[in-house]
Amino acid sequence: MPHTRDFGSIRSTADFARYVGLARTTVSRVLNGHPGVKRSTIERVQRALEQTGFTPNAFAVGLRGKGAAVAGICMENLLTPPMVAKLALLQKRLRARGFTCLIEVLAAGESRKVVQHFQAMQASAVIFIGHFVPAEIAQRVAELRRRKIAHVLIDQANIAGANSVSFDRAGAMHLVMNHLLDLGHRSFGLLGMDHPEQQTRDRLRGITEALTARGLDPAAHTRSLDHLEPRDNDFTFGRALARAFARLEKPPTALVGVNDEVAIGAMLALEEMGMKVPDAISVTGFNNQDICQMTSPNVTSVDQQVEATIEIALDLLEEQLEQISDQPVVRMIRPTMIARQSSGPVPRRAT
Amino acid sequence: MPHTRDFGSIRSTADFARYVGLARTTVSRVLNGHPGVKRSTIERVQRALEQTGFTPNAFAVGLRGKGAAVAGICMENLLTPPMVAKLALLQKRLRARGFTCLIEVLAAGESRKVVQHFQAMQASAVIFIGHFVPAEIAQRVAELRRRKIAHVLIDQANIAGANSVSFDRAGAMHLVMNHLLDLGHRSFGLLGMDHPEQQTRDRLRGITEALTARGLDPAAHTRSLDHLEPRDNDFTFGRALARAFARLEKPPTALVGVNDEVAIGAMLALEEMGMKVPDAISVTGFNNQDICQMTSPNVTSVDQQVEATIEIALDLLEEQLEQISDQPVVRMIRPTMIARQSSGPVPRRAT
DNA sequence: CCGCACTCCGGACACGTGTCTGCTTCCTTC
DNA sequence: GAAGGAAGCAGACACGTGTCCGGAGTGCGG
Repeated sequence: MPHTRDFGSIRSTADFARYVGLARTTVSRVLNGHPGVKRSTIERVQRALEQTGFTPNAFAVGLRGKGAAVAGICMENLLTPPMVAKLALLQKRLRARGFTCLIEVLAAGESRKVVQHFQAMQASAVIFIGHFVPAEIAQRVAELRRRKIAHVLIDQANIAGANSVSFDRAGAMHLVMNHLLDLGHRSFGLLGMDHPEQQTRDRLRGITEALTARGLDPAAHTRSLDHLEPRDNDFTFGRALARAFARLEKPPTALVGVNDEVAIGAMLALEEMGMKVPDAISVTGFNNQDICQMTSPNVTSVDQQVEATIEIALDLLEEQLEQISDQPVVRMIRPTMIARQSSGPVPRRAT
Repeated sequence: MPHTRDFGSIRSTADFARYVGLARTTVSRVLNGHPGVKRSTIERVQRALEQTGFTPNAFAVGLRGKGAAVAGICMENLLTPPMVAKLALLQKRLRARGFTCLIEVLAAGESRKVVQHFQAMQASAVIFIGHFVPAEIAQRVAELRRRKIAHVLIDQANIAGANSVSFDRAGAMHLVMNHLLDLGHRSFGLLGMDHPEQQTRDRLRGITEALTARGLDPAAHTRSLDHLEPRDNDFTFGRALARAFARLEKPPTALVGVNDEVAIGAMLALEEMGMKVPDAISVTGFNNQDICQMTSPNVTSVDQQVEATIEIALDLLEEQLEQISDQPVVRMIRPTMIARQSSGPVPRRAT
């Protein structure tokens, strides 16, 4: 009895076949669903499979070339909810399509090693989620192209030769600015928009475009105090910026946040200083995270459309798996704005 | 020139060796750092390695038994920040120790398939993070023991035979209750504590223990309205519960939340109804997520000690990798409470 | 010129699997 | 009892790698 429970010694189909009392080839036929095996034999194998929990060595199967398809996922980080949501959804969908996912969180400079690891695991697709060092990522893309491995960049456009699907951040800021302009606002404080990262610059471009489209000079109607405050935690950063804006002689009537965290930090600071949102001043966020609904007032924000993004990324991958194209494919996701309580009409007293 | 760039045809060390102009065995020596190779030859190989980006097939290496160690991580979900934080930290630490991590998010009933996959990948350790169906997880643990694969359960104790490290939720509620009792509170509304999951029952046990330790009858001093409201989104759930409590003839003076979301939902509902927190009523959360600091007033909560948890889990794994023990190891993490603005002295008018 | 150390080559094996082929065994059917 | 088909067996090969081994080539010192 104790000995029959020691299944640790079964380390190969040969061992397992011995245990069942069949030839290795016959067991292999059953495992791979080949015809020409008696029903009773199939059941015998399956029973033994159930008892021992034996599983063929994935390395040997993969070596033979018949293994499960592998996809590598590179993450910038796991710090923000939208980031995690994209990962979770992507992994779920890929698994449904028979992919095994390798997930790695990268620091700058590690991409080469990680992609080589994916390559060693015979990955047929590599997905990058988030923003990486452009020169580095461009090189990875070039390498993947040379090796004819499918790739998609999520949330990072403007990489030469890369297939990408990314959110139209400039267009999103058009929506936010038009919303605020329609409410009568003309002076805007920008929270965290002064950052060299491409994703932020896209937002800033959207802001200036929206203003000039209405004949307003961005320089005259916007103001940024980012350089005056340290940015370690976005929440406290927004808090400090809002304080600084409120202390100005002529504070802006609307604060436009680069993300939800700075917006919420700003709202709290304003409330502490006795300035009602949105009666005295409006605030907008970006990303439409769950917290936007958990504050009082809740936060006007922009939805990233995670599901649509992932679906399109999967389409791109599928196309490449069929036939790889030299022409990079770039897709943009159309943004949606959710107007909530934190944005309201411009107060009377202001211009 | 175009031909020299087609490195896609190099699919094995043999191909690569041909490209460099060396024997396969010599290249292999270089790749594995063996002695007896001239410095100039080593450099030649490394240059070619740089150019082509060639990497040995991980399946073949793994088949030979010399591959990187593999660890499988089973996640309950990726929905809450503490959950993601644990995953991120664990993966980072494991990678530093030379492990390749396989990460899977499980639905109920999938554990068998996933663990078999890990086994097929020759995983030497499997980590479960979160709460799973007890009977199912117990069976997985038993199987892993039989196969002499190391395992650790994070956040789920009380599984027979399992090694686990989990947060002392009962002890955490002692801290919260003593904090509120010291502030003079005697009537408590429980938010979301009426749930069959073990993690929640532990919390509830802590509450009743803390009360009886002070000679108070839990039945007389606590009240739950969970059964009256649907629970889909914790935030709106907390909101609805707080409304219901506030409408009672004698509302409790403190609301004790099962997590931060319900606490924050409750706080917003109270504010909407004109009840100041904590002047009119106190509210506490659980998990100490970042949002706790992003609300006004910010939220008294309990810290899960993610880092300590992960470090201990790694210790447990390391012990098992050296020598596997029949005796299950169970570790508890001592909780810490962070008192913030949402909890204050009991109002005068109340008993 | 010989011997020796140092490099490198080419061949061989093992790892565990899927699959092909030829062969044996057994059962069914007439 | 013979024919024939179905089922299973045994052997072989390939996949790509790490490693061991004997042998060949080169350069150096004596």
